[in-house]
Amino acid sequence: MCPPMLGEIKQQIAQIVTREHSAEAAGELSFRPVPATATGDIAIPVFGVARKAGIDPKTLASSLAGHIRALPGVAEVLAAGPYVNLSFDRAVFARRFIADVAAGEATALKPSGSRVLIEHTSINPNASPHVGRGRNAIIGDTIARLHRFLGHHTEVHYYVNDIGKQIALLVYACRGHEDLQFNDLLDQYVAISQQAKDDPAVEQIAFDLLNQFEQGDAAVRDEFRRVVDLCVNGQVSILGRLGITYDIFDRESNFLDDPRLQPVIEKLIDQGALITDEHGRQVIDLLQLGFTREEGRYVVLSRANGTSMYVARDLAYTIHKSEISAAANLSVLGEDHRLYQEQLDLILRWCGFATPDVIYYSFVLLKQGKMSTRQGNVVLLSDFIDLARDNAAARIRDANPGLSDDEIRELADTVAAGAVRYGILSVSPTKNVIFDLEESLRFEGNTGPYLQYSCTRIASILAKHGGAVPAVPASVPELNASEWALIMAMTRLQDEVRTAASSRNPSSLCAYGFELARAFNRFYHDSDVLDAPAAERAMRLNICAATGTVLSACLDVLGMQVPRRM
RNA sequence: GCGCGUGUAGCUCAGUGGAUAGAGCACCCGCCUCCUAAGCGGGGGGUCGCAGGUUCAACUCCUGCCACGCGCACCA
Repeated sequence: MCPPMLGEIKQQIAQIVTREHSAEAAGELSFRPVPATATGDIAIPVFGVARKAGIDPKTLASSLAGHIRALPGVAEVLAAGPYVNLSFDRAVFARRFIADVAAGEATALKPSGSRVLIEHTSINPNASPHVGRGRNAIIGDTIARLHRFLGHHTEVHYYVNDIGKQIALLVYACRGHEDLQFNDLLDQYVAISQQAKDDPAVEQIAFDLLNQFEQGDAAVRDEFRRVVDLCVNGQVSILGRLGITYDIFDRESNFLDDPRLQPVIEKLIDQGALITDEHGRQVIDLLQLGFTREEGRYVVLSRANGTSMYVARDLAYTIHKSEISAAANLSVLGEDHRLYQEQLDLILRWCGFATPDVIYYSFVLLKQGKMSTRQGNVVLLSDFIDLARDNAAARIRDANPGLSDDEIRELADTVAAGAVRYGILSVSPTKNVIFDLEESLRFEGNTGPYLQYSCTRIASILAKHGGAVPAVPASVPELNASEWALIMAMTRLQDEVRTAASSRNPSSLCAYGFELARAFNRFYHDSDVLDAPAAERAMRLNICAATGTVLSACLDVLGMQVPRRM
């Protein structure tokens, strides 16, 4: 739940409602921030409770306020119409919260024992990824981090599409270029795709290669493997610059002729849903499984030439994932996969298998329109990171004249990664985004570097202080508005992570991180730390240390690192 | 055509049925002899795509329309 102090008070309020009304009424309790027009630290709208209790909301609010007033740690309670607004005893609350943070109670949760499986990225191994592909990886990696924060054992899978027509074409294109580097592959891929479009003979070569692969030709398999590995290693190393990592790489070719597909095929045949058409293709007719539309009714399992389609392997792979997953089975897919996934889900559910919960994300568009690899109007993720790094390096050099080039480069990498991740994460996945390079390279205001900058300010104060942070004074000095607002902001981290995880949308956590950093910067502006009188100085050093802990935990969940200096 | 997604300030975006819809950027005005100005404070700027409906209460839920995006059998 929330940090202990806050959690205890909420729990006691729930007990009061249960005692005075019913457990059912207590279930309607909710807590929200108090709007700027009212005073207090937490607001309780009582509409739901009042409905269950059969009492007028205003009457309920004032009676509830009377009971809450007696709770320890609560300083003031006001019934404002149908709302109850309460204020905490700041000194008691602050002392307790700071102790909780130091004990690790306000940041990452203890192991839950649940297991979470998430598949993300899974880009075709054909070229350097553009920023749209990066969106998948960044969202997936962050959702994995959200679950790890919540204490779940989280396993990240990357499905490597190492077989298929596109890959066969690329393998063919790479023949005779044994010294090919990762960065050359994009050009090769674009060229061969065009050739295959113009010349059926080229396409036929790809199909022949596929056939040989599926028949188990060892030399062909080695050839595919070399090209695919070159690709995947290149892609993963670019994604690694953003702190993205994977636990397991599942190769699509391992799911060729998977025996687990047999029962599915048999069930489909029994249902009359699997037909072999006049061209010799194996086609599933989803209408036989309850599908209601004409569009997307048919799913082709294998080509007339006998080679299997992606969906055949994917059915087996999805069955595999459902067998090894426990509490949650997640996957991140582009919105163009929506119908495809609906088809897959229908088939598998009809056969009694669990299907993954999918997080869809929309495409990244350019001002000029869609990104298209073939037309060359793409922004490559690696180029984008490079620009962000150069931008950051220039500013770090200005602000820190004594640093070596190596140090600057390392710091700039951290800031660039933070800027890129935050820029993508702060927008809801379902939203189409228009990528504006200039806008994305901005480091002021609501951006990743703003959050990182706040951390370096904290680190700088603690470094100048030197040594251990003193104990919280026996008599806590009165807290000013920005000190208190900062402490209240800090208490929200765990709830914010939980919300982001359950909605599968990290953007709200970005907003929280920004609010927390802003609360710190207001505190920083309003209150001297090192030059303050002893008691205030001790208190503020503790507030700084706690903010450092909470804010960096938040950044960690977002996959951002804290630079030592900026 | 059918299905799914998205329309909130000039621009980019938050907003989980509840109090007067919020940020950032841009624009205007202030603040560095002071712990990092990638900062802080203030100002102007909104028929929440349009029209109905449900509700004590709708940006939020429902219906219709419009605009944009994505998809609709041998790509993955």
